[in-house]
Amino acid sequence: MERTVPDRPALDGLEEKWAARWEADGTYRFDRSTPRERVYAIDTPPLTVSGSLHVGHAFSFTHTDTVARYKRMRGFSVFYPMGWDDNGLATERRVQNYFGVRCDPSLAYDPSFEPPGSSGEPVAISRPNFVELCLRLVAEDEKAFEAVWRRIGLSCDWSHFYTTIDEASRRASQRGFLRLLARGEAYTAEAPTLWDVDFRTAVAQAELEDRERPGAYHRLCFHAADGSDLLVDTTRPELLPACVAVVAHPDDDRYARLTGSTVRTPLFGAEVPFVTHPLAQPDKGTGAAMVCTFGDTTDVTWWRELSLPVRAVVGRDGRLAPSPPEGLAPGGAELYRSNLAGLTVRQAQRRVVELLRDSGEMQGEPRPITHPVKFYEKGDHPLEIVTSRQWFFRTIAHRDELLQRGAELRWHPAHMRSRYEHWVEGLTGDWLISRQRFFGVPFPVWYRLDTNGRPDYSDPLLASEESLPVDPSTDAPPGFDESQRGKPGGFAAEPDVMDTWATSSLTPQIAGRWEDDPDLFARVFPMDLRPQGHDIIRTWLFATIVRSHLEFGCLPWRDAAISGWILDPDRKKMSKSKGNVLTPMDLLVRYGSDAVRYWAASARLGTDTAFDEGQMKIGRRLAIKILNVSRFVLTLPQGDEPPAGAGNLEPVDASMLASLDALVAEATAAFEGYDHARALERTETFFWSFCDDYVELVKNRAYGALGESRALSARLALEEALSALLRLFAPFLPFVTEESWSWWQDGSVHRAPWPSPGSTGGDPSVLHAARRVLAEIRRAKTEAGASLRAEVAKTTVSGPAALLGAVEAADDDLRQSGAVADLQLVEAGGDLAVEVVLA
RNA sequence: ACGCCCGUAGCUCAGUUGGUAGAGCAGAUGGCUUACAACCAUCAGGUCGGCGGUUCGAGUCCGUCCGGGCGUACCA
Repeated sequence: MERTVPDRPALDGLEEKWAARWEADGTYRFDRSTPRERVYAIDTPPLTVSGSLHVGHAFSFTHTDTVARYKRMRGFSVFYPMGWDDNGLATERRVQNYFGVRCDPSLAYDPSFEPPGSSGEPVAISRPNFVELCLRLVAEDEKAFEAVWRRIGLSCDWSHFYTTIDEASRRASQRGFLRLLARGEAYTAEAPTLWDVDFRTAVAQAELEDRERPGAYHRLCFHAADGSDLLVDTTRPELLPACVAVVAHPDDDRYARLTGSTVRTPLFGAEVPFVTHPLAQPDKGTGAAMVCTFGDTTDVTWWRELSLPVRAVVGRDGRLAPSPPEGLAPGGAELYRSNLAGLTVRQAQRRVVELLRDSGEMQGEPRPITHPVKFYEKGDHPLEIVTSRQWFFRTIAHRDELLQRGAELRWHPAHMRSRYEHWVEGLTGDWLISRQRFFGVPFPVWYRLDTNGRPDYSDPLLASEESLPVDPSTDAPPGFDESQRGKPGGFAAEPDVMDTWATSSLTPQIAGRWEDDPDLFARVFPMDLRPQGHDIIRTWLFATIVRSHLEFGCLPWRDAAISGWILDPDRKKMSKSKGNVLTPMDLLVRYGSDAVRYWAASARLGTDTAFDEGQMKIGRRLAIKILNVSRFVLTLPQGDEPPAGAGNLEPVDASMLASLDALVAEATAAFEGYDHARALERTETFFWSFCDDYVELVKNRAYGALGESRALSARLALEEALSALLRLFAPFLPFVTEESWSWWQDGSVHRAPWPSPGSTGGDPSVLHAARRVLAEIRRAKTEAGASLRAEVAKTTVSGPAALLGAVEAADDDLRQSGAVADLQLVEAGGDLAVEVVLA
């Protein structure tokens, strides 16, 4: 092949040039005729399209890309789709702010609606209008994401692109739901549920987070039947009207006399049973606790296990219900109506405290504390517990099987398995999948309405699999027509949508086109790799295992590669207010994509990593060095002789190639163990030594200073090493390696075979010894303040025979590179010693 | 409270079954050397968080404590 090497190679413009070429050539296209055993399938994380990309995204996706590129060079057909997770609350919230709207499902669709913009009071719009806006905004965001992914050189196959709201995803999600429902693994139930009062939706255990909040113990006086006071500490006095019992530990002698009796609540005068339960802790507060429906999850346990009634007071809007619950004394009910109805929880707490002070039923003042409170991770107010009808997937019944799946999975790094195990062991209930929201995959479910127009939830009407995806709010169920919607004897749609995890848990099924394309699915599922961050082990990873286990009885993938987080240089979260946030695109433009990838790939899996522009500068330097050394190797004067066989290589050249073989073996083993950072680090170390020592050593010979035959050996070795190094670097620095490869090779380096160790029979100790001597010569010159080109009158190397033999094998190269007039070898005991006399 | 990870040079980190502490950056000094001044060479930086133990020998293995991060649980 004709060589075309630019005079002044540079990084500028490589990204645009090669991204376009790869797209045009289909370099990364998945070959779906490949048999399963030659396919390597990756279950890509569909990023939440929230409108802003973070460097952390570029970080973890680069890790995955290095593996994809490695496997491709190993001859696998790599199935590397790309997707966006656009459905769900993140998008809804962004749409509300961006367009100045809010969704009101009771409104009718307005085909001519145009959003008002973000200023002013939000405009209420119909659900179909709202979904349209979601899709519009998501499309804009996705364009920006794709531009970054292309710029950073992700080798995904854009023809296998999906979003979690697209038609195929909705079909897969609804199909998966119907299959689990048919098998009894999905069910609907009315139950106390953790509830976000701002978003007005149920939330799942996986979406909780604890936050330390100020609170206060209030010591309340309940009244026992014998006229004595019973003191109870609570942090939530506003729930007093919801009190259904007082509980103490069965072994707590202080309260033994009360067990089985009733006590009367302060202010509201409800008669509630005094009960015992082992969860009550004698050392907390007074040892007696009030049970409310519902103040926390322990209340739910007590309520269920002690068969207590429900006296709900907090509504779905986070305010106290307009009417008092059953069971209050008449005066108490009136007190509730005139003082508490309609108040927020905070307002109600203040009012109840005032009332308690007035009635003398609070002992002392509230004692401030801070305590952990459960929040929805995206929410601003503490979660309440309200009773509502929800949909669930069964997980508790499968806990042991799910633990077993976690044990089968190969985790990288291995210790991430314990996070999964802790999560599964700590599950407290089945997986809650329904959300009272708008932009999500709807349940393919309707309910019959009885003659009074009331829905029958016990026997839902289901869509057929052939009809999927359906929207029950606009499609009629089988056997009905639209005119019967909402009419007695007709039907009503299930109003909820599925949580986004209920769909994204199917990414292997979605990307593999489960049931839509059985041939493809059989070639890619179960997949090989799940790459993701450690923060979503309890959500995405867990959920995907649940779905695969319940549907197929197997793991969805064999390996999980868990990336760490990106930290600010000062170990803190980056913040926009500090003005130090750089978008990935800024960095890609400033340092070049290969440089940013170098920084990302330098970090091992599972390790949180400091954002470090210094590393990007080093990566940029490495990329430039690759261009320059390529230019050197490829523009050496070409002789006339035909290529000699490997047996004719000079010992120094064979020695270098032997070390290269060891490097190839090491880098390969590192990649096989999902340790991309080690593969990069070893390759980089070898590369710099190759440039600084080997190239300097043989440079003059390669130019022909010792004759054409010996020059040829150097050139062959240099080219072989360059070829291997470009391929070893290709997974990390795809642009600069492709550029250099294109100067002298056909096809893409990313389709070239991964290097395999040759059999040059070289002795690594030759180059090793020569480097030591060369270093001593350099030191002597530097210490004399002389140029490295300065002449050396005499160099004497002394040492044991074996080492001297190695030096002798490189003696002409040492004379040339060191400008040494006289090189003497003297056998002696001990280690190698070098004496240098400058001219 | 329990579990997991981390603590090595000023900074970022290597250190694979125990065998004389490594690299890059930053710093100092010198050099325009026909691939590369966006370059090169040389130098100087460390009681490997503390204490104890096993061993001929511990950054590495065991125990314990301290500091940091995360996870799970608890939430009256």
